[in-house]
Amino acid sequence: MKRSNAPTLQDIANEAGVTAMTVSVVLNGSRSATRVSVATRARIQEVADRLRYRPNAVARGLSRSRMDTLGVVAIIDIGDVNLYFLELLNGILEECAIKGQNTTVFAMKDWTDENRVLRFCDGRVDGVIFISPALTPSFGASLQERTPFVTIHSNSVIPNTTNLDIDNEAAAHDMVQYLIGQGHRRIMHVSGGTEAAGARQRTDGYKRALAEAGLPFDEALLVHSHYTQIAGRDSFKNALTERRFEVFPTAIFCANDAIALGCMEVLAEYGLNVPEDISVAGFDDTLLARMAVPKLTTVRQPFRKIGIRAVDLLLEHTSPKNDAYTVVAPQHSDTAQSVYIDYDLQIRGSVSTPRHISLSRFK
Amino acid sequence: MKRSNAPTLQDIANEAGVTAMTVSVVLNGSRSATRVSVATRARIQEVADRLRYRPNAVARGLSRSRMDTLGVVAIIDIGDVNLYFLELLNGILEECAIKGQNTTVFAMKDWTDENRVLRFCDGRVDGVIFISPALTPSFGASLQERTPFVTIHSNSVIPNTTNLDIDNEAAAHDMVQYLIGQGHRRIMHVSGGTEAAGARQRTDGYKRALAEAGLPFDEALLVHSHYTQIAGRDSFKNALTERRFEVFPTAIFCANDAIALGCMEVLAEYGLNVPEDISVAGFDDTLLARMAVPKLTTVRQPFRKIGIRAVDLLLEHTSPKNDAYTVVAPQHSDTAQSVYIDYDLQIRGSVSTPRHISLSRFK
DNA sequence: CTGAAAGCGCTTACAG
DNA sequence: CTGAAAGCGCTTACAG
Repeated sequence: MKRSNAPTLQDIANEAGVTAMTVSVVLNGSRSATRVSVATRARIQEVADRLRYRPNAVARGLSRSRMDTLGVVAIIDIGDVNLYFLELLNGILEECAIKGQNTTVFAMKDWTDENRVLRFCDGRVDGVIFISPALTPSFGASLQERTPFVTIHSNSVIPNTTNLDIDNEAAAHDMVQYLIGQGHRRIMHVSGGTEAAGARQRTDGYKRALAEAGLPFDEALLVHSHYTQIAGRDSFKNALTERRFEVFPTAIFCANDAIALGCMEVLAEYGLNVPEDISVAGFDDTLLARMAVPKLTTVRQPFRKIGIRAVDLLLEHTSPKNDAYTVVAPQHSDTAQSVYIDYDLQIRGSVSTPRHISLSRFK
Repeated sequence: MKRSNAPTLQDIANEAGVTAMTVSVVLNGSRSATRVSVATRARIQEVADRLRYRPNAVARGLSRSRMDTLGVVAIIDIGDVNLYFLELLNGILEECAIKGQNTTVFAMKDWTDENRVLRFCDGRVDGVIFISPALTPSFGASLQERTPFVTIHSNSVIPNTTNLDIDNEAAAHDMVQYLIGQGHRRIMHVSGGTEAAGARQRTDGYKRALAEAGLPFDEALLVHSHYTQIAGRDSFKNALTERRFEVFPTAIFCANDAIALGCMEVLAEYGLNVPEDISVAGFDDTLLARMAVPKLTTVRQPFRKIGIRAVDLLLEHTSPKNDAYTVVAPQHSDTAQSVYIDYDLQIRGSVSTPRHISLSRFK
């Protein structure tokens, strides 16, 4: 059943008095069309232009088993503006466009719905980029039989898989070291929780920096939260009211910018000024950090660059020779291969040297 | 050439000792599979599970000429965080997921590359949503022969096409009326330029509100800019330095939130406080408005809802009966049909009653 | 209840 | 230089 008024190869072929194959070679052929005479080529081209022929990507995809499209799978928080996702997506879209790839986005509610994930890997994408996934290693393994993929900020180690990240431990360490260098001795850490791998690593970096400086790790200064402004605000507030500090921290190292903003809300409530009364450092350098008042000292993750690299790496794994399902295992090892992207510290107004704070208002 | 290790209908059929058609009916059939005996069905299901069969979406798409995916085409400003796009996309992704559709995003640099637009409409998407497009009517018409589409915030009128928007003129009018109600008489308008249709409509609304209140329209109080923070900042600053105001405005109505933030930067430079010295109102209610200090009084556009509605409307135009290319013309008229989504004013801290400002610092 | 056949619109060996 | 044929993995009438 011909179901569309869109002209097909066959239509062109009929008009031009050649075979569909010849038209295919001339119009869409990867191999040069030199095998076809100039005259025939011109005639075919003329007909194609007149009929406004456009190859059908689906038919082409079926026969080449390659759709020239990459999938992006991420948790999209309904009701939350996910700047992290947006900035990553920008990089991905940009690079996909350059590489002639389309980009299909799949929104998940959470990572437990493995069937939903599998449904994406149904031939319509040549590979997929998972953003902050929490995939079980066994599921990851079975996924590999279906489609090549790379992960960004993965929360689990999946053998034979490439993960893109920054060195969270080192970055957190550097930031805390910087705070110590500014004279801070009591540094609170509001973490991103104990689930997310990156959050744990940031906490590790915090601890290492303290240890290296000979500062004791004080359990009371570690607050576990989640990567959102609301969670940061609430966790921090609870900590302040429940842990009746003898000596108040002079700085807070937050596991991301959103948490930092949440803490700043609470500090404002208490009438504490940043950074005069207390310093605050974030992590990520999203738009939030630049919008904050004062601007946030933070660890910059180059999201756009990470997105670009993810596309490039995935494209390497995506076989050029018609086999969308064969995973090209990274040469390096038989375990997860983490590719570290460079990060740097953005020193801005939210951190200064410490000063003593009266604790009376918390008693 | 069988190019993949992924099992096909044929593989299942062989193992189960039936025909591929039967498997198709049982596993993927739209018509109920009651035509197949319970025993056969069970056997097929068992084999499919064991082999982890997943239908190939591309093959299915080719034969049904429907990919169950919608395209989103937008300008993605490299280097700019486009909150407007993100919030719209969130709504689109959400609704697509609910309706069982995939979402493919196409990033454009600008709207002049019509060929690039056409390349998206190559059968891989069943319809497309254009975000803030500037398409010529003639191109729009030829596009309709290829694929159903709807537009959001379109900058041109394309016959027989559905456009989603808020009533920009009315919304701007309402906001300016509110400012007047607060006692403002000299209200500056920093517009989004004269190109974008929405920006022109907002300017119209501004003028109407003035006229209705019997206030003169003062050319010196109209500043044309663009929809970005930087443009807003620069345009406003130039206006201040070049137009040596006799009487300074007491309020600024900005064509969007980003412009408002730009203006607030300049005001801060001059040491003017918002809203004590001068009131500022925005438009859109993106994250920017809520992050601003003070929080921005603005017109709220329900972006998520607009995205959802766009998907629903497009799906109506996307024929259920296998004809992805036939455009179902809206019944209503032979011209563009604008669907207006409700808006409302968000009254926050950036607007108060006016007070006299000393102009000495600008002389 | 189940099957044989044609078709979706392309591409890719294989011939000549 | 050009063509006839088979195939990609599904679905959809049409039969029986």
